[in-house]
Amino acid sequence: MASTKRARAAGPGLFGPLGEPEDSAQAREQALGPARIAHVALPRPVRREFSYRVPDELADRVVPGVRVAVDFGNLRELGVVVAVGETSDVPLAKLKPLARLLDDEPLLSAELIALARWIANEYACSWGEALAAILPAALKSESGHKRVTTIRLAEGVGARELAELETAQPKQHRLLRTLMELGGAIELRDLCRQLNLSDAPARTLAKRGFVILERVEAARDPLEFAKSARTRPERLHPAQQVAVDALCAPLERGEHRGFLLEGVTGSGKTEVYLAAIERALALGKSSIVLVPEIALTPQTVGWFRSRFERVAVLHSRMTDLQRHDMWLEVARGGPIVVVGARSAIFAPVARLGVVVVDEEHEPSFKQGSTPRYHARDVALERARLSGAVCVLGSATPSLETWCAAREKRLEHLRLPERAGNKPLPPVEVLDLKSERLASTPSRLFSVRLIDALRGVLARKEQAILFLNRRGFAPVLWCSGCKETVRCKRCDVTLVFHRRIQRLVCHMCCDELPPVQSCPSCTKPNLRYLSAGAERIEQELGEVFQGARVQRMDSDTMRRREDYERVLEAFGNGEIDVLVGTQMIAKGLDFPRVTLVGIISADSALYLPDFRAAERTFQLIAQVAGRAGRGELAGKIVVQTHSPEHASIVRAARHDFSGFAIAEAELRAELGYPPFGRLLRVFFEDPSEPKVVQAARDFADALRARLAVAEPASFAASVGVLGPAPAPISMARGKFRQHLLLKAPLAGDTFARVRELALELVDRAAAPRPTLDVDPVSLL
DNA sequence: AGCACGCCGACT
DNA sequence: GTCGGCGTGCTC
Repeated sequence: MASTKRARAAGPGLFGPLGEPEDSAQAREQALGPARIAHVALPRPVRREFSYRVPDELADRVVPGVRVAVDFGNLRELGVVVAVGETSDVPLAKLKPLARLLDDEPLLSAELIALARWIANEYACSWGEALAAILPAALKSESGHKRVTTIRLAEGVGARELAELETAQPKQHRLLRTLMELGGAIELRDLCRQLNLSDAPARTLAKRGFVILERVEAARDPLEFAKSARTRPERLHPAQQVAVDALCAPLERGEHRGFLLEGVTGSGKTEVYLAAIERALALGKSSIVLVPEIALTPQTVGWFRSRFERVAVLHSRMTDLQRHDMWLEVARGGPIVVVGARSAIFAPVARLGVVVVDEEHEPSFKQGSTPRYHARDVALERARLSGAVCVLGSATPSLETWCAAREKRLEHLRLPERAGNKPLPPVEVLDLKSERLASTPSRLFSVRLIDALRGVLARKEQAILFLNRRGFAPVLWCSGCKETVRCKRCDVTLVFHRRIQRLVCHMCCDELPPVQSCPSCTKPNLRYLSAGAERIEQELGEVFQGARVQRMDSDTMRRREDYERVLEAFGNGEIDVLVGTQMIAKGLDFPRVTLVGIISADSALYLPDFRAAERTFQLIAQVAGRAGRGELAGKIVVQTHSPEHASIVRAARHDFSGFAIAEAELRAELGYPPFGRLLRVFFEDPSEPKVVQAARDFADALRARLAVAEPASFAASVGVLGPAPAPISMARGKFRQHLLLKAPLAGDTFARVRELALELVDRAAAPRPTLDVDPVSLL
């Protein structure tokens, strides 16, 4: 130590105060042996690591996986040490020392670091961005625990104040209204994110004295490992037992294996997961269960909580501090079962036994912002890295997973029957073009659907009606000039929401007071066309006077308690008809539901997306699964304008394999996934000419590079589609262009294309594109 | 991503 | 003459 200090002190003394001279490193090396250099990943979109000198006093504690604070440019950054060595590409003299070590023990295991590296490489992002997705927010700042600002309504503020803001201050008005609906205090950051606002309107409201902002120490609720009564495992039926045995064999040998567990709703997939997880726990191993965020209900969680002692639930409503505590608890503790959405795949469990991805076909497993990872694919990779078993479960597997099973890259397990041998409910497809329609203003109810509902009500049973659209009327149309009322900043129509009397842009969340006359021709000829869940609810109430109708969508279910309350009421028979969006498509299990109506099965069918048919099939199958779950026979009614469409015909017959085989053929022909991989190059900018130029330049450069690439067969196998305006050509005031690259699965073609694209992105001038590997949404 | 640096328009 | 717009390039 003493000699070190001398060597250090000598530098500045001899060569002046401006940083360490070049040969002090040499002097040091003579005294101490080679310098230790930490390679640090920083949470920035620069796809390389930065090297820092390790101060001698930290030498033995700086190991991969510890967090460090460093001086970067002229600011302080928190990074993760990903490697320690003796060399760097950068001249030693340029290296700054690590500023501070934050962890005594590595916070990230070698396994999670390896996973971050895989994500960075696979999804074309920086190592630091991948690590940032893995770490909970509270572990990403140097100080850790921070204070948060909460907002609540001031005493005595009510309708009068709200009315005051009505016209002149739309943003403040919306904020205040939401706050009044919510009651109580909420974290300002959360509220602003929800409403897509900056905090400026809130601050103005505070100045006016309408709301109160308060800096508080973020509440640290104790983690509850809810003690609920343990339920005993059900007796497994033979197909379940076969599946469980197949999962447990590699599990016991500590071998990685991937499985597809295919089984319709109610076939008992959950029991299979539970049995495998139980076996893992008996072996001292932990498990991770991923479910779509929307399916992360008390009911789902209950299955795991009632079966296992230590269940950690990671949900989106947790505070940063709760996540932080949970993360450390999971990292330190013994075997545990982690249940959560997408990001739960990063739970720092030590010995991983089983990873379950339930409803693996759900698009929500793909993250929409950097790092744009697909949790299903990350799950497979994580399981591979830790020698764990990975089960992908679905009634309607994604074509990717289904093909992987067909090609034996995954083992295909099937649960053919519904538990208790109940037949799947019959599906009646009604053609909206030829059916007699009830005379409701929306023209979205066929007489036959109304009759079926009447029967349900008469028999005191229950019904679920599904429509994948929020609001009252999705289109406001001028019969004079045939124009629709659109958002000024986005390429979408404004949706009328009746209860709040606002036209809402579902893209940017902007709201306007309803207009009386057409904005483009100024004539008062506007008509509300079609319907969303709000209008369906209202029309049902009018057709069936006295029926108890409840709507369930993200407008009415702002808080978790609302959701639980409505489900409870529905379970108790206090509601006759539940009308809703996505929110009711999954997981609900109510025995008295004998009718499920899909108001329009076409909503996903005509999207400009090669997965439109797949999505439609999945949607119908999923919603249909809500009927006939008890003793009573159920029935499904699907209304559509395309009764001949393959996805609807097959879904009506509950014929997934038939659909998958036909769809696979179409995809193979076009080279679309899963027979090829896509890379989307996405550009956006407030200036249309600029964004068009940027996309064109990129495409030209790419084509030029492909033209000279060796071998010629490589370039020939790559498809370059575009550039073209994205289907939503403008959002939030930015014009959007994209380019779609298509490469065959075989060999390293895709990797080469990705590499080439990455290189061109680095060299591109603004606006620079973002890359989306294996995109799920092409809008 | 930040942030600094540098080069062209409208102001004291 | 300068303040300041944002286009370009770098960060160990």
